[in-house]
Amino acid sequence: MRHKKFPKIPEATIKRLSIYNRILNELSRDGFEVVSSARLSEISGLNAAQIRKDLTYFGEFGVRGVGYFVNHLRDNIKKILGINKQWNLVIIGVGKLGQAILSYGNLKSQGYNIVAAFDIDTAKVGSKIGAYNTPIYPLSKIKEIAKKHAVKIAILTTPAAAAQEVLKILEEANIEGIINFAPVKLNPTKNIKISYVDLVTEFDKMAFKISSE
Amino acid sequence: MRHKKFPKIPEATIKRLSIYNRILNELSRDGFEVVSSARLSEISGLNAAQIRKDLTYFGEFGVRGVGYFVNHLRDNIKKILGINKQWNLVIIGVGKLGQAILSYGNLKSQGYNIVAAFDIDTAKVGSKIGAYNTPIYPLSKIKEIAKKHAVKIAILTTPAAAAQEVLKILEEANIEGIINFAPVKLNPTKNIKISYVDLVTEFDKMAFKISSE
DNA sequence: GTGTGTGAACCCTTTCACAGCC
DNA sequence: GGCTGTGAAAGGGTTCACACAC
Repeated sequence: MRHKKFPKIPEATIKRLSIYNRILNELSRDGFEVVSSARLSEISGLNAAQIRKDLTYFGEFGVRGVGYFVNHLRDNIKKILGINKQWNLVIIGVGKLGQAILSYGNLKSQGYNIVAAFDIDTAKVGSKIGAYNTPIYPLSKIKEIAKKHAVKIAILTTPAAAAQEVLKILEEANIEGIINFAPVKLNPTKNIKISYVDLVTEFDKMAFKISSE
Repeated sequence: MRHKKFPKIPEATIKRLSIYNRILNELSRDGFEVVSSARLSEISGLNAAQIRKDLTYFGEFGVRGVGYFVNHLRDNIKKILGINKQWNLVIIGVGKLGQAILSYGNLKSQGYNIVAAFDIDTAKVGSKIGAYNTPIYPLSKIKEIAKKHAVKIAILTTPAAAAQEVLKILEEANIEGIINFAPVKLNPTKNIKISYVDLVTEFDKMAFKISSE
């Protein structure tokens, strides 16, 4: 494994960088050239000191007494996150959730291109789907297509029961990261990064908050 | 505001309770009657001491030398989370993401019923949509329908630009919690709970992890 | 004066290690 | 003997408060 570029950055800081990027895009679009951490705090609801600390993990992007130059900061954050370029992705599982993600404009506009979808349903294979006419292939084609498009990230939207098996196939295709929407813990054998998105969990948290007050 | 039932429980603990509930459902389905924190740790990937500590925030559910009775623990967790009953929800915004959520079986099976959908698109209003034939109404009907079905939680899947305005309507309809999929900070005027689900953020985090190693 | 950068303090969460109970 | 329950320790993340630069 190669050496990490940034040692000991809180996970939460990365999530916030993504939020700063979105806000800076909006500020840039609206013609603002400079922004202070206090203003970013108002917009994001985050603590101003935290914003400054987050940014200084990666360098000194601000000017004392002035603030941050919107485009300059935005460009730097994109570089830090690694989103100053296009990413090619694949998605496994073309159920309702998969279809929604395939048509989700916010991903496309942020440079995430889903170049291929995969499903075991032979009725779906061969057709194109979603707002961007993504072709659907059988699972057996993953390795070939991932290689062809230099795909590093896969989106997993199969039923839970199928997820662990798909993981094996993704490992064979040398995928480096998985965004897993299936509600199961995946047990990788290789060094593959897995992030979990569990919608039911969000609803349960809300149910608790409302019930417990 | 009423007094909180459980003081000072970490957010993360609630999220894990939701995960324990899912795992216990599976164990129960598979015929297991007893489970240890060590076994739960294997299944979930979480630390066994943490599991035990999470549970003891709410009582003593285990038996020393034995473990936890699966059904008993599951039933208690459901009560704690407030999911030992059905929840009626509404969804605002019937785009692709809204449609995916409307057809998402895992919500239904966990007791979350989306009783009505709302959209400004007059072409959609009046029809039924998704795997459970949910009726679509105009936004003006929210207050009436929320009251009729005792709806406390709303799912927000409008474009970002519309979200803040919809918030006002939801506050007027006395909604208590919002699961917000729109990538904007909402500024409530009432005491309403808002949870944010931002998909792009998940992808950015993955891009960072892969880029930075 | 204004707003960033940052060590130190604070706070919260996780993990350890073992006493206590079946 | 085995596994839970839990105080104590460790670890991380957030916030404070102010020195510093424009």
